[in-house]
Amino acid sequence: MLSTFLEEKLDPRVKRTRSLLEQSFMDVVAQKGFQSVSVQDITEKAGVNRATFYAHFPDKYALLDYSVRQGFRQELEKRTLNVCTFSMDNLRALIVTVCEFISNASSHCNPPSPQFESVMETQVKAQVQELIQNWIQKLGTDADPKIAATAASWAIYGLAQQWSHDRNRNRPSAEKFTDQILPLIAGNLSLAQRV
Amino acid sequence: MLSTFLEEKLDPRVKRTRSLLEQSFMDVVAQKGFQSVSVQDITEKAGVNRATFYAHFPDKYALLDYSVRQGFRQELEKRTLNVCTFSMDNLRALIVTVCEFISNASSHCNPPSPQFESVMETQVKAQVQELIQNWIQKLGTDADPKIAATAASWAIYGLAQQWSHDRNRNRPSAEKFTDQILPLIAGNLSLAQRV
DNA sequence: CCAAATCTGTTGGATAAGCAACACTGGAGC
DNA sequence: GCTCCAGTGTTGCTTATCCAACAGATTTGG
Repeated sequence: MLSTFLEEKLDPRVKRTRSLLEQSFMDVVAQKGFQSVSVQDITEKAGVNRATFYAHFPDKYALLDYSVRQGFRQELEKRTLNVCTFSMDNLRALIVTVCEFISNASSHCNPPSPQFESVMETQVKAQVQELIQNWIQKLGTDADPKIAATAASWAIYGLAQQWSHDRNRNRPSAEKFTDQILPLIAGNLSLAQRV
Repeated sequence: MLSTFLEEKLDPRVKRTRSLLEQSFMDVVAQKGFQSVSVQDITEKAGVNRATFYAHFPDKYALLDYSVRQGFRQELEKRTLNVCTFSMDNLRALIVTVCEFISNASSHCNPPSPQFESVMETQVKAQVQELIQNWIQKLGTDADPKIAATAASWAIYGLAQQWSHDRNRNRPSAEKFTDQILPLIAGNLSLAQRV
């Protein structure tokens, strides 16, 4: 369940403040790009005191981390991928989710920033890996969960990124692309032998 | 300017809480109607503590008052009617605003409640009267501002309410109706002699 | 280059919001 | 009638947020 339960029983004020900061952050990054955004911009738009910002995040990079992590987690929860077992359909849904998330996010930050992309990659890969590792462990096959999950998460992210960067006018849809690479990824899951 | 400046320099937390309660109130009233809505319903949906509710409003009737007052005030501000002088166009805009506000609001509360309608009438009439009185005073004519404003505000509200209750399939639009009654109301403003 | 302006983190004290508990009321169902 | 339950206001105490002020870093532009 991807440790979602950690932030369930939180003070309503805390939830509210973080949510306000996150939303404001998204908006203002979409306007000015990540680099040129200041903490003041964020807090001002959010209607939150600047001191309060620092009570939650050390700096804007930490908020970027948090926002990306939350954003992707919510996408997983929307499709209930955080509470399910392995199946081809779920794997397909996961890959499509990654494709669309990358595609939306990178078009959302103007100008695009290496910081932004790096955090995206780290956070998304980590969650995909955790999820897949969970799937494999519950299957109880003889595949090594850690190795298989690592390989799969890297492959998925790499392919999804390449797809999202593809500016070709007849780039396939996320679904079509996913169907194309699905066997390859599925192979990663079953072929990793325990050492 | 209709004493809008009173709530400009307010603690952000207060603004936030009231806004959350107001929004939640609107939503939940639209679902269940005013009578059957409880304070708990409102605070729960708003994510605000019940004790906090009572720190702002004595009961749900006070919140109804506040919401209607704020709602209508915002409509006036949208059209900058709160910071303008008298003109036929502004008077027309004011009447249209009242018509549309009543029409939207009453369709918004299911089932319709006499409490609701009564508060609507009180709050809207009071603000319309204040605004018109202000217009007349700045004109410096020999009309008695208080008398003229009272007559006009009552007439406007009464006509607007009648119009909004009209279920006839060829009921005129708010604009057409306003043009129809505009001379009558304008007469109220100039014909009230000072005693 | 320097100066002015802007942004960053951080602090102490004030204040709003949260929480759990309480006694009370009014209605629903037995 | 009665109990039971759900909602109402209220309270004392805890915690999060606000605010103004600060020194230092970074940027702007003359």
